[in-house]
Order: sequence, then C-alpha cells, then structure tokens
Amino acid sequence: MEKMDHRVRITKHLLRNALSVLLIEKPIAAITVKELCLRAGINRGTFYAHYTDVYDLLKSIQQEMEASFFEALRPVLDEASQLTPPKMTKKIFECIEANADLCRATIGPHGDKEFARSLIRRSKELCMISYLRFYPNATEKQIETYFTFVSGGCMALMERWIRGGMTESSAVLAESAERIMESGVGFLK
Amino acid sequence: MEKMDHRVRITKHLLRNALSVLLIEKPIAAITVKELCLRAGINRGTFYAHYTDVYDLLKSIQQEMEASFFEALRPVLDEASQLTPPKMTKKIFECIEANADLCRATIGPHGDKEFARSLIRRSKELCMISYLRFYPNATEKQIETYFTFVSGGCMALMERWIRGGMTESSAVLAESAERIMESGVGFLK
DNA sequence: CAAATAAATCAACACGGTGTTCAGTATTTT
DNA sequence: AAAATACTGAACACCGTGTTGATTTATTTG
Repeated sequence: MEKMDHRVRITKHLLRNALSVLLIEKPIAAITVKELCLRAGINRGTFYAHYTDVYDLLKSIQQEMEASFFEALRPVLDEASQLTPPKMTKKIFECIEANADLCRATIGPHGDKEFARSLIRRSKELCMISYLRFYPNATEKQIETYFTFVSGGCMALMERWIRGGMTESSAVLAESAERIMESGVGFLK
Repeated sequence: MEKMDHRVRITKHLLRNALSVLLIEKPIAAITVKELCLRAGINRGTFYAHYTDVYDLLKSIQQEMEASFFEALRPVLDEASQLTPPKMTKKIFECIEANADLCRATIGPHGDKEFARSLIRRSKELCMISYLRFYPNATEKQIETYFTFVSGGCMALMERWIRGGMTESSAVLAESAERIMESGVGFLK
C-alpha cells in the first residue's frame, strides 16, 4: 500500500473517489468502466492495469473501509469487559458517524448488503466473548439469535439515519437503540 | 392478468420461473436477457415483446409477490385489535414460511434490499394504528423508531433462517423474535 | 371448420461497453 | 543521464442489447 509509484497512488485515488461519487447516484451494477474513467479523468486502459472490474475496485475500497472500521472499533472492543453489550452501541454509532462519508456509499441506498453483512459477522465474533461473560445463563445459540436480531435492528436504524441526512446526533440514535435492546417494547411505555 | 392468450401465460410463466432460479445463483445485475431466455427456452425477441428489461420482469414478479403477501397478511391485520404488535410476528413468519419459494429469491442472498424495504414501509403504515392503540403513551416518532428497529431485526432473523435452509419451524423463530421484542436482553436471562 | 387474428420464431442489424494490445509519451527511480 | 515504470490514445474483436421484418405456429371468432 505504501511503496507504490506516486503515479499509481494518484490513479487509484482518483478512481476510488469517482466510484464513491457514482455509488451515491446509482447502484454498482449501472456503473460502467467507461464512465468511471471519464469521471476520474484517467485512461480506460490504465484502469485495467490495476483492476479487472468495477467490482474489483469496489472490493479494494471495501477492504480499506473494513480495516479502518475495525481500527476505529478496537478501543471499544478492548474495554469491552467494562461495557455491557448494549452500552457498546453508543461507541459503535459514534464510529459510524465519524466515517460517515465512507458509510454513505455502502450502507446507503445503493449499498452492498453482502458487505454490511460480513462486517456484522466479524463484529459478532468479537462481541461474542463479552456477551458470554455478561450473560452466563444464555446458550450460545440464544446469544447468536439475539445478536442477529439486534444488529439487524441497529443496521435498520442507521440506514434510516443516513437516508434522513444524519440530522440527529449519533448519541440520540444510540440511546434509542440501547433502550430497545435493553427492554424491548418497554421503550414505548 | 387472467384474460391473456394461453401462449403468453406460458411464456410469462417460463420467464418468471427461469428468473427465480437464476436469482438464487447470482445477483440480478449479472443476469442477461440472453441467458434468461436460453434458460426459459423462449426466443429473445419474445422477451422484449413483454418486458423492457430483466428489471422490468423482476418488478412484475415483485408486484405479484407483494399482492400475495398482503393478501396473506390481511387476516392478521384485521384481527389486529386482538393482538399486541409483537404477537403478530408469529402470523407474519408463518406467512413467509408459506411463500418460501417466492421469498428465497428476494429476501435471500441476492435479494433486492429496496423491495424488502418497501414491504416494510407499507407494513408499517398498516401496523401503526394498532401500535398507537396499544401504546398510547408513546409518541409517533418513538413508535416509528421502535418499528424500524424491530422490523430490521426480524428481517435479519429471516435472512439467517432462509440461508440456513429453514430447518427450524417458523414458530420457533417467531417466538424468539417475540421475546426479544417484548423484553430485549431479558431474552438472555 | 375455415378465415382472421394474435403470438412466437428466426435471422439480421447497428450500437455500445468490454477487455486486450501496441506504439508513443511522460514521470520516477537509480 | 539512463533505465525502468506508468499513463495515453487508438485500434481490435467480442458479446449482449434492443429493434425490425418476414415466416411459422397457435388461438379465437364467425
């Protein structure tokens, strides 16, 4: 990643930017290599020197995002022993808010379901330990079910949030999520 | 829908079947008209006589699904005044189970996020009334937040369920969902 | 049943994006 | 400055698209 020719750094950067912009306008499927290169201002042949596909480019962006996501999440997971799982939500939402521009393209309208899914899958593995510690009476299967439900719920809230232009602060959103996670319908009473 | 030439009925049926099968294998974006027609055993020209696009065909299938979904849901919504919202889950899951083959292609791996989203949006409108009746102290915004979270959670459970080959009964799944909706983490205690 | 009507097939067409190649030009690195 | 490396521009065959017109096949109507 670091020891690249300056030229390829620029080229890749331009392509990533162009794709991020296009992904807000339309789904990945509707993006052609031609228009992407036009938008990025680079030659089409150059694109094929680095990537095989528009999907290939997307994948490389996602890998970068994933790395930065878990990087940002590391402190949260490290102090996990202090935090009850629902309390971690706040930190995670803050993390999403901080990387808003990155998330808009993936969690947003034309985002890649599969990518978000794999992030959740990896998060689950990391969170499982703290869940097991806090809820020793629950079976592993129960925890998995709960986690699936609850991460799906948080994703839905985030999508709504992003669609709505992120007007509320992440703290408000996280508090709602926490309360629902804590007490279910109790949230409405 | 009914007063069609027998030939066009057959043609459309073959196309819908072929698309359903292909959608399990790959995302809609990767499906060409050519291979679709080859799979369906009809002429490519004939396809264009009925649909403009692969997406156009998908849309028509989705409209049919949506109709049958809300048709199946009608009784649930009618007796809604009897059921507390979380209790309705069971019925909804049964409905999904009954239309498994249809759901596999849309809720499944390569499904259309946007379609599921619109189903949820419409469901929300229908459910809102019974929520307001059961939780008079909650603001409309609160209910929306709760509904967003909880429908996202149920969707996640369903996806997991479908991916896993629907080995459990819908009842078991629904009960987990209900309990989480009712009492949050209480599910794990 | 036969004539009229409607639908599906087949082949051909221009069009546009793809992925590759190669010679020429620009930029790094040593 | 020389050698190595990356980008450009143009050309290429390939493939799927969407359309058209002539032909064959099935359905409906009188």
